[in-house]
Amino acid sequence: MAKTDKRSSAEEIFSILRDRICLLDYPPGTVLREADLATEFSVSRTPVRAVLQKLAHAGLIESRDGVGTIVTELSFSEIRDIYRMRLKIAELIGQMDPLPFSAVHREEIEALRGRAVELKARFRIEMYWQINHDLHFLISGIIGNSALRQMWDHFYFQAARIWYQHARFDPTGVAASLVDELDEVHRAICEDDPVALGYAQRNYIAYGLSRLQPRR
Amino acid sequence: MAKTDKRSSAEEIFSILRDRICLLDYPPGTVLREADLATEFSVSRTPVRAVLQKLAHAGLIESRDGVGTIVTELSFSEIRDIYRMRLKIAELIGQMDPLPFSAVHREEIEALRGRAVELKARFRIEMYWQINHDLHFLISGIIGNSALRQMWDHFYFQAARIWYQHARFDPTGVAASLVDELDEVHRAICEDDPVALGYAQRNYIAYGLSRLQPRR
DNA sequence: TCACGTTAAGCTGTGCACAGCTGAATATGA
DNA sequence: TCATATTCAGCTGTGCACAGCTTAACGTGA
Repeated sequence: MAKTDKRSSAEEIFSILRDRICLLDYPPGTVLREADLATEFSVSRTPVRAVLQKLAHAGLIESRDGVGTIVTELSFSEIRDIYRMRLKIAELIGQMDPLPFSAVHREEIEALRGRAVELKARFRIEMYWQINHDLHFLISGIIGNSALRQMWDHFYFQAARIWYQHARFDPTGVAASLVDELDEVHRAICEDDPVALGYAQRNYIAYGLSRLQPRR
Repeated sequence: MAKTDKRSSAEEIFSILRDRICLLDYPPGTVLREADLATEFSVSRTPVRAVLQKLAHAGLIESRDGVGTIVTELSFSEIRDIYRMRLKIAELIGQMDPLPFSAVHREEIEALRGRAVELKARFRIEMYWQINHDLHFLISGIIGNSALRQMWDHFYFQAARIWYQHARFDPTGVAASLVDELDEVHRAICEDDPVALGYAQRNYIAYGLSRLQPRR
């Protein structure tokens, strides 16, 4: 949290804070102080507040007057609800006017697979995050229905924290699963079968759901 | 837009502005001036800005630096995308752990039906809005999956403007359709069949979709 | 007359000081 | 010792002045 002299734009600050929450640098319950964040990013509290309101809308934080701004603590039933919705949304990806695949898509998946194999050899949580991130936005870019794409992005960031928690317990397992997932996505793209792509996503979300356990 | 002396809370201001956009008091393209709104609600620009940011997240307005805050102009393809998503979401209402019906639900629907019949005799756009509003939140309260409910609410407010535009062209048609819809909802509740409730909603959204025409 | 550079008005974005709320530590009485 | 009242530190919410951006009107020269 070193103070950087360079001013950051609102969009940059948003991405940084969002990633910190998703990567559990700010675990649920963490209190974020607007003044501290303002100092860190060399801006006043005003733009920081705007970013925090955006994060609140994304369901990642919650502001309470006189208390502080707190990273959301999701209950087990809320997490399960989010996962079940993601299952349904994934099924729609291939059905709701998907955009055509291109050679670029195939090449990018192959590149991601290379990185995932590397991850299997030496696991780094940041790299796992980055590959998942790139894969997500690649698929997001294929979704033709703008409303569906909006939802797909929304719930991705809500769910991200959950499986990162799991990734810390079983890094080799999630790395291997990621390679498998990329292989299935690759096949769907080679076969030019967007429905298969959506169902592949559905399945890997289901695997994540099956690993969920009520905590505490 | 008379200036009221009483200070309004942020939540009140949000509801009021949201309703004005949905009811087309602020048609798409309208420029909202933060200073004017601040005067109207007897607050400073700061809380007004917070509300406008929330509306921007809801997809109803768009702020552009140096220009103004403009009510969103949805393209035909965006409208169609939203409707198609609502179709799919409606189908899920009865499938994703709906909450049990109660006698209160049935009575409220019967009350709404009475108001809808009254509306058929004398159409008032505000009354049409209020009945739809009440019906929406009644159904929203039956949705057991919190993520699904969140989406149902989100797209309801995005789509509202569209059919209000249509309601101005065919008031008697939409009033009659509303009574029919309430009858179907009533039957689903009497039969204790949440799946039927979801499909009834799906169908009436589909009727709305079929009436959509590319404009201009 | 027209093209283009300049200017000015008006908007949102930002910084900062202060009001108001909350929760916990502290003081006070029995 | 304990229950209760009170104070206070620290947070978010609000108000306001100013910076920075955008656009349209205006002026100027060819």
